[in-house]
Amino acid sequence: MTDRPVRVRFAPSPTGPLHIGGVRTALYNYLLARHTGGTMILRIEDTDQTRFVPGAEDYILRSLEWCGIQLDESPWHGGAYAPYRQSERKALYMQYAQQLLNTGNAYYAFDTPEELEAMRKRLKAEKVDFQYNSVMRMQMKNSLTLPADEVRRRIASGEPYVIRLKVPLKEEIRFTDLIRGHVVVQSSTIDDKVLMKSDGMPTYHLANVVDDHLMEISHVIRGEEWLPSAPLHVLLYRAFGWESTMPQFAHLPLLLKPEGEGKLSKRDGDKHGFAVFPLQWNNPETGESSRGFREDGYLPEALVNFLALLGWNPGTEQEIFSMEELIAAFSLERVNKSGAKFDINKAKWYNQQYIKAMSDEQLAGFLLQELDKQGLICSNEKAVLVARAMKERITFIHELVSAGRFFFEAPVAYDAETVAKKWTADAAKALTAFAELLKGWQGAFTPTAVKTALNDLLAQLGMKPGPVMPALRLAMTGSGGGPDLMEILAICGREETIRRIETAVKALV
RNA sequence: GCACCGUUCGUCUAGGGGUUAGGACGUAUCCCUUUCACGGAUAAAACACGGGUUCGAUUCCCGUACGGUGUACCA
Repeated sequence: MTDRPVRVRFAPSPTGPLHIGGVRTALYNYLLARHTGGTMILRIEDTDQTRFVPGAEDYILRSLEWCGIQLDESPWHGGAYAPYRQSERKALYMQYAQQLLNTGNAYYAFDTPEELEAMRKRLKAEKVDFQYNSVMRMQMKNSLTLPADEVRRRIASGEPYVIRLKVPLKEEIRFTDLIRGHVVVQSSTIDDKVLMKSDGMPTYHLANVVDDHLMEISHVIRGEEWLPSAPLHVLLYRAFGWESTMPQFAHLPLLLKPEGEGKLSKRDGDKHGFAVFPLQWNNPETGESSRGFREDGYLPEALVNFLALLGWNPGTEQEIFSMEELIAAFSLERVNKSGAKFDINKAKWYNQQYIKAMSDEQLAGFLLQELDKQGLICSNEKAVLVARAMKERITFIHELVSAGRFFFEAPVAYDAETVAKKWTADAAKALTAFAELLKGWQGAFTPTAVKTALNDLLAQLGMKPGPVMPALRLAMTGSGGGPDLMEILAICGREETIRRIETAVKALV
C-alpha cells in the first residue's frame, strides 16, 4: 500500500470542454507522477451515454498537450492496462458486479426511476428524507424482498434492473486522506448506491474502483466534490477484498467563484470577462463558443504556474516556477485544505512575467503569428525589434499588435486629450523643420544618431525638447504613451517618420 | 434538512503556544524615466466569534457562526 510504484490517473468525463479546475487536477497528478518517477495515466470516464459530447475527448487531449502535461498511458498513447476508455471496458464491470452479487455485497433492484421519484416526493411531504438504505431496502422491490424465482423471472423476461451495493447497517468507515487527514463516516449515512445502471453500464463508483484497482493506481488525486463519496469507494474496495491495495486518497480544494458562493463556473468567466477553459471550445450541438486562455493570449507556462500555486505552495517565497521546478518542489503534503477563489489578476501578472522573460526572437515568433492573423506583414528583423520594444508593456500576446499597431500602420486618429495638451504651433514648426532635416539624412538611422540630430536642431531653433517630444510621439503613434520614441523612429524608418510628421502637421494645425 | 470538509490582509498564501504575524497579486504614494511601462522604495490591509486548556493562545480542544461539497440509474 505504501511502497508501490506511483501510478496516478486523471479521469475526466468527455461531457464538454475541460474546465480549468480539471486542468489543475491533471497538473497535480502529473507533478506527483514526475516527482516520484511514477506513471501518469489518462482514463476516459464515459459511462454516461446520454452526456457524451463529440469532440470533448479530443479537446481534453489537446488541452493537456498545450499545458505541457504529458501522458504515459491513455487511449491515444496505449499502455499495458488498455483499454483506457470505460465504454470499451463495459464487459468487465458486469463481471465484477456479479462477484459482488455472489458474495452477498450487492443485490438486484427493480424499482423504476419513476417509482423512486414518487417515493422521494411522498416522503418529502412528510418531511422525511428518502434514502435507499439498509432500512428502506426491505420495503422496495429487489432481490432481497422478492422471492428468488420471481427475481429470476423478472430478469429472464428482460425487465430493467439495477444492481445496488448492500451497504452494511452499522459500520465505521475510516480512511486517511493525504490532504485532510483522518476521515470517519458511519455506514448508516451512506445509501445503497447503484453500481450497474439499467442500460448495462456501470456508474462512476463501480467503474472507478474497478479500474483504479485493475490499473494499479497508487494515488487517487481528485477534486473535493468526491470527498463525500470516498467512504462508499472504501466500502467497495472492502467488498471486493482489495482493501490492502487500496489507493491513497487526496481530495483537492476546489476553485471557487471570484465573489464566493460556489464553484467556479463558465458563467463567472462570461460575467467577469475571462476564460475558464484552456482552449477555445465550440459546442458542436449549440454552435455556442467559449473563450480559452490560449486564445485570450496566455502562455501555457504562465497558466500552469498560476494554477499550480492555487492550492499548493512550496513554503518558500518563490513565485515563478517552470514545469521542471514545479516537479522538483511538488508534494501533496503542501496542498491546502480550503478552496481558493479564482483571481484572474494574478493570472495576468504571471502572464506578464513570462512574456517579459521570453527572448526577443521567441516573442517575435508570436508577433508574426498575430500579424498574420490580421493580414499584416512584417519582416523578421523588424518583428524582433518590435518584440523587444513592447515586451515590458504588455500582458497578453495579442497586445503586441493592438498596443503596438503604430509599428505597422500609421495612426489613423490622434488621442484628443494628448492633442489638446501637447500639440502646439511651436512643436509643429519644430517637427516640420525636423522632417526637412530628415529628407537630407545621411548615414545610419539609429536611435542615438536621430536623438543627437534632433537635439542639435532644437538647440539651433532655441527650443527645448520637452514640448516637442510628446508632439513627435503623437505624430508617430497617435497617443501619448509607448516605447522609447527614438526606438520607434528607428524601427519605423526615416521615410515613414517624415510621412507621419507631415500627415500630423496637416491634420492637427 | 442530513453527512462530510473548511475558515490568517480585498485575493492567493507563509507561519505557528510568547513574532513588529512574513511574501505575492491588486490598491495608493514616491523614486527612476522629457511619455507609457518595467524596475526600486514606502504605505494602508488579516489570525470569524464565544468558551475552555495554559503563566501565555492567532496557533491546541469544544461549541457557534459563516462558507464549500455531497445527498441522481451525472461524473
